[in-house]
Amino acid sequence: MDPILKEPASDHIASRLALAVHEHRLAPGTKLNEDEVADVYGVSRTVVRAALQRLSHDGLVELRRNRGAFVAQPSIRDAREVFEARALLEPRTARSAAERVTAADLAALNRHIEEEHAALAAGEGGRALYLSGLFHIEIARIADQETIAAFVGQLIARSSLIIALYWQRRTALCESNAHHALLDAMAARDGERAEDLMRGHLLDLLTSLDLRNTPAPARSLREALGS
Amino acid sequence: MDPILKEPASDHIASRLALAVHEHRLAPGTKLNEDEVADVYGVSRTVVRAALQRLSHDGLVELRRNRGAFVAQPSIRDAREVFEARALLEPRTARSAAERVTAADLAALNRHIEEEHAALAAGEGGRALYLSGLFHIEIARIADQETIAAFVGQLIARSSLIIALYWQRRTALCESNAHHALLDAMAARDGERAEDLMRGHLLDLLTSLDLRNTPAPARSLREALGS
DNA sequence: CGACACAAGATTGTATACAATCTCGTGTGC
DNA sequence: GCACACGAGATTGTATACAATCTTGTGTCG
Repeated sequence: MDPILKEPASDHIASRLALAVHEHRLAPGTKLNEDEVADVYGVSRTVVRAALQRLSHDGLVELRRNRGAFVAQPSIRDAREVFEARALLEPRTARSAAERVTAADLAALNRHIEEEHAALAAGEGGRALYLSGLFHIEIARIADQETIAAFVGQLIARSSLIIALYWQRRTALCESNAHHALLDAMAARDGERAEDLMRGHLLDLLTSLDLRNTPAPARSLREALGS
Repeated sequence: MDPILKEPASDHIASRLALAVHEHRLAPGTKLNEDEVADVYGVSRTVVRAALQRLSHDGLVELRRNRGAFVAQPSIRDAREVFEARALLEPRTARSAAERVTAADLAALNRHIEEEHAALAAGEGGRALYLSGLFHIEIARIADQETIAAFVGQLIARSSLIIALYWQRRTALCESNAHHALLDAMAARDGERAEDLMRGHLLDLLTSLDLRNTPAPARSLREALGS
């Protein structure tokens, strides 16, 4: 892919796999056979193992000793925990971001939202979801908090899995509006409004999930599909 | 070490190295040669690499392509970011913990504080610091938030490095008192007080650091000492 | 005398081979 | 007919070997 800019190789594969999960091309519970993945990407098991280990640390993959790697299946409890963490981190960070956002940042966020719209319009729901996650990470970056941005990144990744498992289709395109409102608040440098909007946005997301009694979808079937 | 309870091997080494960093036996900037570490623990480079990769993800180790692994040297900026993240996560979590703490939890925390005192009295400052970090993680666990506990764990690890780099010796044993006050608030199920105490505790920690103009300590010298 | 170029040594990145463990189908006994 | 035990196949865990890259010391040129 990038023959000139040498990239860490295992990171490349980790990104590819992560993207597949984000775009819901890899379903939760899918088994990730090392030989298979190695063959697909034309590398050895060594780098695949490194990539899987990294994804495991991000919560995207569950590693079971002598059993292999599976795309994680967050439990209802996990889902609540993830959104609890996001509720602690993101609203305040959105406030900071609004207080120090630059014109260039605003332009970038604007482009981002447009891409999101385009993907949604093109029926690429998976890609739209992925971009929607990136939006949240961008905000943490604008707040100049790389550490928090990294955490938000992990939480977004798990949120993607959670949405794949527990999303109830009722409400369709809540994202775009919420993100647009956030952008407005940031453009006005209104930190307090940005914080409130983010809090509400996360709450909307959480309540749009069906976390009552979902027994994790049949694994074996999904495994069969995945292989 | 544990011949009966089979543990993941690379995790074991990661823990050993992490402990060494926590207890300030491995100084920031120290180079971690793969062959050397492999020889010390009597395993192959394969598991050492896995361990180093994990530690890198936790922010304890910096991995530079074709250069090797070094114990991380958080910058002043990193230090501020870490404490910013802790300020967002820990106070609210302390409140939750206080609201749902059980008698068994309180007893465990009490024992923990006693160990901390004992280590401090025995002149084992490193171990005391390590236990002090564990205390914070325990609180997140009591709040029943494994996800947040994992984040706090990463932040504690980096905090240990930050303290090693930027701690100014003025104030000596602030920890014990602060933790004791927190325990009291939790025993009284006073969530609001626990939250305030934690916020103050973190602020104390941050202000006890000298984050003005420290140019990261000479790396080359430490490398020489480390090898 | 200083600076640059080059080569030998050392270190990391990757692939392959072997060992340990698990899965699952088959067979036997009850 | 059902349950349990066993073994072949498959998969992961670990070690070793080789390739690519960097470091460092030496030598030569300006």
